[in-house]
Amino acid sequence: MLSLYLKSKTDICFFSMKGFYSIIFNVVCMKRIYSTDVMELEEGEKCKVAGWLQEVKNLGGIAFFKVRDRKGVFQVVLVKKEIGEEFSELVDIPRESVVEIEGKIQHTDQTELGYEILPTSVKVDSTAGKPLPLGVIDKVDADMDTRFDNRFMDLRKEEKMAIFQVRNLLLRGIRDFFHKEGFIEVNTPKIVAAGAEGGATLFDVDYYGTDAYLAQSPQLFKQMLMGAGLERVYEIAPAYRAEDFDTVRHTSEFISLDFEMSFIESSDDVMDMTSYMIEHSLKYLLKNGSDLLDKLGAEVRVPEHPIKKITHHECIEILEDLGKDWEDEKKVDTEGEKMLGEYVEENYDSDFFFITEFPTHLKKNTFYAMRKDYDPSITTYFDLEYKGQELVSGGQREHRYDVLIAQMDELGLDPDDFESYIKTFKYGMPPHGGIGLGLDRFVQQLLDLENIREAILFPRDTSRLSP
RNA sequence: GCCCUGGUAGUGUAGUGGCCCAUCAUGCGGCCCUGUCGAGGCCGCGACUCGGGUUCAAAUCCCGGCCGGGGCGCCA
Repeated sequence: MLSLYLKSKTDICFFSMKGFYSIIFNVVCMKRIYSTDVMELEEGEKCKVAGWLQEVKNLGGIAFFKVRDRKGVFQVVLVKKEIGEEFSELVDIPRESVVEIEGKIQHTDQTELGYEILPTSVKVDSTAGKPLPLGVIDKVDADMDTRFDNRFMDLRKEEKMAIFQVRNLLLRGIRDFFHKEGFIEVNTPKIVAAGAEGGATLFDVDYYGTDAYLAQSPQLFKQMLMGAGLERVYEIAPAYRAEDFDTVRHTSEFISLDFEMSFIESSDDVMDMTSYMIEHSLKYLLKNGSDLLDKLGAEVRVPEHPIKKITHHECIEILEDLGKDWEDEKKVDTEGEKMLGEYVEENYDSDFFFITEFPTHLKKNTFYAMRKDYDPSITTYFDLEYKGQELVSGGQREHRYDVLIAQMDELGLDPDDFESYIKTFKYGMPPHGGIGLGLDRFVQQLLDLENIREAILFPRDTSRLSP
């Protein structure tokens, strides 16, 4: 009753119900659907699905394919006495090969999904080699290094792919927020002549024979756009830091989410905007990605507005009360951040808090930071902490030309090296401020990932340049 | 940059001087099995990061290289 055909030379297996299919012309008469849509079909309905052959379970007279596409896994049933001699060839297809399968839907309580596909044709698009460099569903773990050496294979795992689906939704929520708030998305150069901060963390670039660098931050460009009158801008783009860090929260290339806004009254306006942005993007994620968050076992808590603000000075006092010792200067260090994160969680039931009024000497490289008029030893700068880790830095910028030049002098910076930037401040600059947020860190903390590299498709660090 | 720590089959591991031509799992190969869901049964395959040293004897101890993991400073 079944007639079977095989084009073995072209690596294509093809068999069909008599009269149903044209082998000679290889007619494809059905549109592919996703695994998750198959269950909507009627008993006996024809469908075409495609994906990676995750697993072959051969029981002798009957075999099962587990085929994965980007939405899930479906099962294909192969009955030997119906398929005939091609059976042995089909069950021999290496796992992780890409296959296209046409067949009929069959509802059954004999499988967990409640439905399966009886194939009328199986086509192998691409045969996977053996052994796999990394198992997709193997019952053994793999080291991070092995996984990132084979990232394409690693990302086939449902729980790894889900991280980037969450990241996508988070980004959409962020863009949705900025759109509603009247910000425009901009792009600034990543090859630059000077850095916004110290020179030690700059990557060198040979720019047609001239020394250039990869941008550490879009900071100076954002400010120039304030001078241009765009008033509200944001950018989501890579930033580069050539620091010799080897931690779970640093990479050499990261995605920086920056916004800048004009006509603010104080840094409180910037903190409010940051706070609303976090709130909106997390709500957007919860609304559209709850299934993904469940899959990842992540519980997302949206902060109540306004997010708690604690001055740097108060942080020191709290840490002293908690019994912290400092060897040198009293400031919020990595240990202090973690302690404060727990303190805020316990006392204010929040994952987020601002550290405000950073002392000027702790922001010494930040020549563009505005200081408090009543006490120049304190800046308007703040950090936003998320689960005990720094996520955001920002504040009000110094928009007064004379003051800005004086602050550059203090640091020994030559304004002539920043000519095109400085010029902006001479011809009408509104009061303004903004932030930089580490997007990869946001995803890391959101999903409680142990290492920031998990939140990046192809991470760059001190030792990894490939893939 | 400083400190700690690791490198054993394709993958993940056990093994602190002789009991190791190296354990277990997974994978791969072969055979059996018509309802698997981490299928099961039987058989097989496959590894000590590199170089030097100590020792009668080194996966194991020492030195160096290469490659990882973590912490700190710093930072997003």
